[in-house]
Formats: sequence, structure tokens, C-alpha cells
Amino acid sequence: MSTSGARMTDNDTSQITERKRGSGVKLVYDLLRDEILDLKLAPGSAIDEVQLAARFGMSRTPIREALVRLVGEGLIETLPNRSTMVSNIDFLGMPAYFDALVLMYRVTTRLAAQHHTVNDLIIIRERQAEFSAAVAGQDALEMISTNADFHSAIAAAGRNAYYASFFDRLLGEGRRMLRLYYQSYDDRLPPRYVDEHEEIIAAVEARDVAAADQLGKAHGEQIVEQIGRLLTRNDRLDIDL
Amino acid sequence: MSTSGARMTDNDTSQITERKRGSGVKLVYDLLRDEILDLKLAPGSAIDEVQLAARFGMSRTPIREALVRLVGEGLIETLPNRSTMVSNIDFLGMPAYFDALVLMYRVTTRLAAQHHTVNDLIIIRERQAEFSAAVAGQDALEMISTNADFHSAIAAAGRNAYYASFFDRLLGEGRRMLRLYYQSYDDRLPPRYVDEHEEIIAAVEARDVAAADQLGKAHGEQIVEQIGRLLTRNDRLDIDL
DNA sequence: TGTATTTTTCTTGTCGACAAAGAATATGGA
DNA sequence: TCCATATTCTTTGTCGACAAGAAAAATACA
Repeated sequence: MSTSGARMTDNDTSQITERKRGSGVKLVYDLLRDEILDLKLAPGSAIDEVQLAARFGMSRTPIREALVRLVGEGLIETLPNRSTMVSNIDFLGMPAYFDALVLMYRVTTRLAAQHHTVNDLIIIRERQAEFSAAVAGQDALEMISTNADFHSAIAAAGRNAYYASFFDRLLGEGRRMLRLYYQSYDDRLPPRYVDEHEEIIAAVEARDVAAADQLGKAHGEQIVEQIGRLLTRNDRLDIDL
Repeated sequence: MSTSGARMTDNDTSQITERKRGSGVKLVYDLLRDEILDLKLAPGSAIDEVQLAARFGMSRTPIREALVRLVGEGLIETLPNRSTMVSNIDFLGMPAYFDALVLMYRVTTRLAAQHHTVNDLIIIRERQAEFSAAVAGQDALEMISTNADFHSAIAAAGRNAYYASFFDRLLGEGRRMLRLYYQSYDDRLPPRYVDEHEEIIAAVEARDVAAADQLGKAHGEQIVEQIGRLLTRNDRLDIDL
């Protein structure tokens, strides 16, 4: 009970009304996923099925199903017969992560330049507007998730479901790292992401594949570089000279 | 290598021996996955939880959990409140699939050339030996799954878990298409895959990144080309002039 | 006092049963 | 005969309960 310290009285989930059959798992899954990705549930913290069941006012069965799904996405880990916990962020695997992330930035932006339709552009611009608003409002959590949504929309315009789903998974994992990043920087806004997004949109609209590729690469590498700076800075703080 | 150990030689009639707690889901998951990927369960065919429960001699709960996992991998689809069925092979999405597959062939082979250890090579050679044996024995199913295992081992040597898991998923989906391919060709053996694998191993061992990239690309494109031939040929048959 | 062993506790894994949601089938009226 | 409505049937979604494993706590023993 010492760990997790999950406050359950503050959130709005306590009002249990008649739920539609089959909607429970999605509810639990979505909420838990968001809480994990927003670091409201700390990596490594324990997850108790009966506690969740009580919190959501349902039996353990649908809770369990949601957890199985999250395990499938790597957001949760289970020790057989023993414990269930939020997956830790794999710092050692970060180079590999960034490698994959940058590649997917490139590939999806490139494909979007090739295959987008007018409707795709409308959706992409909507996402960009949401991201822009979040930046203006200095809402870090919203910034992070709308940023992911923006790139997810780009990927969708690329018309490759395999890349899109893989990219979504990477972006999800990235939300946790970015959250860590902004947390330590006191929720200050990111330097030039909004402008870079605009450039990407322009390249996609112009169907300029080379430019889209290049911008995707630069955008990705810029994020990588910033996170890298964070980590080295944190190292210094930890060593505490 | 597919299913090792206890394979039910008799259909359905499972003498239920005392099962270890928690082993049930994995059993069901592994077996169902293999049956789906080997096309023993036809795409689009219905899946009945009760029937499976009876077949495996266990309650619906663990069955359900295995199904949820398979849904997560896209191998099974569920219509809410109604039916569960094996996912259809998405022929329209095949260009996208091949695009992703070739890219992953390239990336994983390239990374393997960079990061492999001596131990990786041993494992890779084991997989290649198994594949070679399957080809020699003209066992199509074994050929397909050992081929996937070979490339999975290459990916593992690349030390990028994100690429590896994505690649594994693609290879899984590919097993179904390949199975379709060999089925229609009467289980004849593939032309030069064994040799190409040897070339890949040599390039990886020599840490020749450029060659590894090139070979991965060629290997992937060769498969794509063959499947393409199959499809056009099938189209002709379907039209039946 | 320190360690080995038993007991308790706590969480997960599995079960059988029941209710809801559609689909399939039967019934009734024109 | 044909269509609209009611009824049954099948399959899934959810529940509460219980047993198994493993850690924590309690006990026994030197």
C-alpha cells in the first residue's frame, strides 16, 4: 500500500451509472493508457486488479481484459502469479528507440507527401491547430498528446497501416519520455515545434517527397537531441557535484 | 521450430492432464497462433469460445484471454457482442505490407552487421540449418516458419527491440501469405533462398553494412516479386477465359 | 539472538453461472 | 403469399466465488 499512492477520490470516475455492455473494457483501457502515458501512474508502480475493479465499479474480468491489452502494448508487465506493474521506461534502449522513431518520422512523412488526399490535409491541419493551442496555453500534457496526434495523422495520410500502427506505438512510448522531459523543464514550451510542423505540412501538401523526408528527419533528430540534453543534465544533477 | 513438445496427435480429444496454473493461456495462444499462421484456420472462419473451451478442457476465461492477445496482434477480429473470426488477409494492403517488409529486411540486416556478437552468429546459423533442413525435406510449413525464425534471429542480433518486434509481426502476417503461395505451388521448394541466406550471414559476419543492406533489400524484393507473380497468375485463373 | 519452518495473507488464475445483444426462427395479419 | 412483429436461440460480456502461488508474518527451535 506504500507504493502507487493512487488517489482515487479526486477523479471523476466514481460516478457509476448504467454502463453499456462491452463499453467497460474500452473505458478502463483508454483511461489507464492515458494515465500511464501521462505518467500519472509512475513507471514501476503496482497495479491492483481488485482496487481497479472497485474504482470503476465493475468486476475484475473486464479490468483484466484491459490489462491484457496493455501488456500486449508493452505498457504493463506481469510477474506470473505475483504482481502487475506499469512498465519501466527503458533508458538503456533509448538509442534503439530514437533510431526507430527517426526512421518512422522520415518514412511516414515521406509517404504522406506521396499519398495524401485533400481530406487528410484537413485533418492534419486540425491536429496542428490543437497542438498550437496547447502550446499557446502552456498545457504540457495536452501539448504532448496533440503532438503525437499530429504525427499520427501524418502517418495515416501515408496510407500504410503497418507503419502507422508501429509509429503509434512508438509515439505512445515517446509520450512518457516527453512527459519526463517537460516535467523537469517546468512545462516550458518547446522551441520551434509549431513552425517545424508547418513546414512539414507545406512539404506534404506540395508533394515534395525529398523535402518531407528531410524535414521528418530533422524534426525527429531535434527531439532526440533535446532529450539527450535532458539526460546528460540529469546525470549531472544525480551525481551532485 | 513451431510447436515443440506435446503436440496433440489426436484431434480434439484431449486427455486433460493436470495443467499448471497460468500455463493455459500460453498453450491456447501458441497453438491458435500457429494454426492461424499456417492457415489451418482459414481466414474469415468463425471462432467459438465454448468450443475451444471444450477442446482444451478449460473454462472460457483463459480462452478469452488468449483471444484478446490475438486480437491485439491483428490475427483475430471481433464484432462486438456478436462474432469472433480469423482475420482476413488484406490483399489490398499488400503493397503497403511489402513496403514495410522490405524496409525491415534492410534495417534489421544492416543493424545485425553492426551490432552482432559471436553468439548471435551461432544462433543465426542454427536457424539457417533448420531452414535448410526444412527445404531439403520439402516440408512447406516448416520451411515457412523456420525462414521467419531465421530473419527474426537476424533482427535480434541488430539489438533494436522495436524493430525486432515490429519485424516479427510482419513476418507472422507473412507466414500466411507465404503459406498461400506454397500451397498453390504444390509445396515446391523456393529457388535460391538458402543461398541468399548464406550470403546474408557472410555479410553480417564481415560487418559489411552496405552489403547487408543491399542483400536484405534484394532478398525482400525477390519475395515480393514472387508473390506478385502468384497473384497475377491467380487473377488469370479466376477470370477463367 | 538468529535462523529455519510453519502459518497467514494477499494477489492472481480459473471456474461455472447468468444476463444482454443480435441473429434466426416462428407467428400473426393483410 | 408476403411483410411486420414476437419469440426462441446462440454467442458474447460480466459477475461472484474459490483455489493456487508466492511473499510476508509468525512461530519454533538451537
